[in-house]
Amino acid sequence: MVAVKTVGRLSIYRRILNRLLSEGAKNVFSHQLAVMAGVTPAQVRRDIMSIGYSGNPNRGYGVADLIESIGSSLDDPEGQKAALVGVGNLGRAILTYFSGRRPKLAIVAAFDNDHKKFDRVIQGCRCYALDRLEEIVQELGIDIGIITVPSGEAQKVSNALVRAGIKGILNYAPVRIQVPRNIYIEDIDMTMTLEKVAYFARKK
Amino acid sequence: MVAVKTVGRLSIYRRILNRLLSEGAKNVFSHQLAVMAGVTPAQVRRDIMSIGYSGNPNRGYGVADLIESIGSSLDDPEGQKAALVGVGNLGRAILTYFSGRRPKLAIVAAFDNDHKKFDRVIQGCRCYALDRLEEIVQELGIDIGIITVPSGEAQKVSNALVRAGIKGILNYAPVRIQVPRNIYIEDIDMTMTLEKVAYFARKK
DNA sequence: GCCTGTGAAGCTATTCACAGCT
DNA sequence: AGCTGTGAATAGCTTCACAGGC
Repeated sequence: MVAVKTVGRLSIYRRILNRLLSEGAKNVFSHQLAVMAGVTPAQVRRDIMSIGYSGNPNRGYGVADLIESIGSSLDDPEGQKAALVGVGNLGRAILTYFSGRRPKLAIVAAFDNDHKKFDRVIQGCRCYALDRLEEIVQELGIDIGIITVPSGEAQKVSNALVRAGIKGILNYAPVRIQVPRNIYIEDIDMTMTLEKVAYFARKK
Repeated sequence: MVAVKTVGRLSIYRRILNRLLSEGAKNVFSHQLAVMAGVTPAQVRRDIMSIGYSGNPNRGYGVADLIESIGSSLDDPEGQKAALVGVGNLGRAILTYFSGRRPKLAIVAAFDNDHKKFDRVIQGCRCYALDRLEEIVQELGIDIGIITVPSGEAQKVSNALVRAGIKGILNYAPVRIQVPRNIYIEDIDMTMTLEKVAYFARKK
């Protein structure tokens, strides 16, 4: 199993590589990827090593092959499905950002408790009533939940997701959610991050 | 100067403490804060130590005092101002999330190049034409920029922010931006994070 | 000559574990 | 008895530096 931080960087490399591919690049050196990803060349080589891919000392890494190789490490060959809970501005932003971006990973259902949103299709993703969450998550075989509801509802939504059998949660609500240890959870705390930037903008 | 990760956690502790304060709590132990923040008690104590605050072995930490102490480490006494560039769904979500949350840190201007948005006030924040960015950032004394424009425009926007004298950038566009070394930059890469969750949802 | 792959070194961050206090 | 504060130990992550290959 690849380390958490390495997975993050591999995802970034892949995005860069896809752009390079579309620009017609055949090969790339670790120092070039490093600049584009904002890391050191040694870091790039280590990360690529960790998925067992090998470059060529003369030509660097094959762009297409490396994309392929990252895919076979990161992606589920069957594809994975995510559900988004909370169709506010942030939820819609995520649906827009993400729609059709990655073939092996799609947000296939959205949930909200505002009945004006029910059955509407936003960015190719249908919106359901929140109380149908467990039913639909199981029916569609979804295993990732994205929480974009207000803080006060986050734990309740998380519990429902876990009951429905989800395995990973991406939480945008600014509270720590308690989940069983076998669930992977990642928090994106936008307020905290802005405060961090403010602090270092001052101190640097 | 406090370490990057510590600043992040202090911001989280503060949010928890504010909630505790509003619930009438007077004191709190490191192990209680630890559970609520999702870290270890030793971590909490180290972080608090790093800002020079001291608790009491009998009563733990004073809630109000600790909030005060975190504030005097993290906040600029004069207050700091931020500008948001790109008033799409994500931009609006951030304005909503953040409006009036922290007295010492406010988003005071938004920029977009859609003229239908000019002069509209969104969550108490006025929207200006993108080409007035440098002028207004300087006029208002803004020193933090939040980038929520599409990838293709992010570097250009970042350059304008830097020219205008900004000191820190929070970047939501999924590209690494090149900035001078004296600018602090933090990236929030939502696609990358979702891919991380997807990976560990599978592997755990 | 300039690259990759990688053992070893170096750093940073976290946790242990316990003295000291109340 | 149960907490905080903290030196020391540990774990995790990144970079160095160089052998080996083209």
